[in-house]
Amino acid sequence: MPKTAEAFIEHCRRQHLRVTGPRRAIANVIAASTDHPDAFEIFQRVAATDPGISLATVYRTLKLFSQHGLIERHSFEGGRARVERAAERHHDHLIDVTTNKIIEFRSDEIERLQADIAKKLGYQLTGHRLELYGRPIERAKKRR
Amino acid sequence: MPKTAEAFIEHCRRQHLRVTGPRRAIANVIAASTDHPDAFEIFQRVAATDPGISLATVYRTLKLFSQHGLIERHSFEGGRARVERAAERHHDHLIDVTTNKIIEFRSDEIERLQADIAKKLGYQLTGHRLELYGRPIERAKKRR
DNA sequence: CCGCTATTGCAAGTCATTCGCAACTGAACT
DNA sequence: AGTTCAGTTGCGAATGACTTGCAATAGCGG
Repeated sequence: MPKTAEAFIEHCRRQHLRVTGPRRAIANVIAASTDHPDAFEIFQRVAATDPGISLATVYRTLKLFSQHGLIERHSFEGGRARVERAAERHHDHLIDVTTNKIIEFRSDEIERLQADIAKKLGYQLTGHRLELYGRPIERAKKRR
Repeated sequence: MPKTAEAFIEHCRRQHLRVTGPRRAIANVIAASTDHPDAFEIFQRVAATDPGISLATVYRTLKLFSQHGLIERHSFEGGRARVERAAERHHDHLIDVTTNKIIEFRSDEIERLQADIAKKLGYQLTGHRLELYGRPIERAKKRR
């Protein structure tokens, strides 16, 4: 279902952006990742195959991909910005505060409420940010 | 309705925190502000009266007040963290993207939905962040 | 295969925020 | 009022995430 590395380079070609080694490598890493890596993690994963890569290029390429709508950047609390392939369907995130794992979810009802609230205040929504932070409900409680 | 500067220094006294000039000054500025200033703005406002203040002290004091629940820090998109007196009632923010003005709002329905979603995913909410970004709906449209 | 410009790597630069440290000062105790 | 001393402050340096200047390199259209 998600964007493949080919989709990334295809897009570059169509937009007269050069298809370079670093861009291929970064596209591959992003396409292959199922998590939400940050720039440094992407840098490391790329470096495993292509040791010549520089972190600056990763940042530049992420910005490029992001500007072209190929990926999304999220700045969660305290830390570096994380990245994910552009979503087919919009969703928000729940962050497990115990593990930092990110769970995606969506709620049409919340989306609708947000637009309603904005309109009621005299605004047209141009974007929003919704993050939930929580800890797993432990069914079998450990002794403390 | 909101916290007065006295409330800040009262709290310090009760917690065996020294009531110093800078703390008084910063408390005054925060208590007097109706907007959501960032550390540098607070620094400037304090400096108007107390030119000896240092930005580092503003940061340290804001962190202190925040840890003691006297103020809240919000990191909106792109820029410095902004601060407001601790709210009697929780609320979220809508940012006017044309002016950067911040409008507060609250929606019990959204709050409830957030908790529901978290629970459904097996999580207990510990916090959340909801920001709406929008532009004013122009009733009388200007020519373009 | 050429040439031109986009792209890269490296190092240096930003920007918000934090820290080390010596000087200072509230607040408790004579 | 004076002494004490740990909590505080100011200053400049450090940090961390990202960005940028610049010279070298390399896609890609011809």
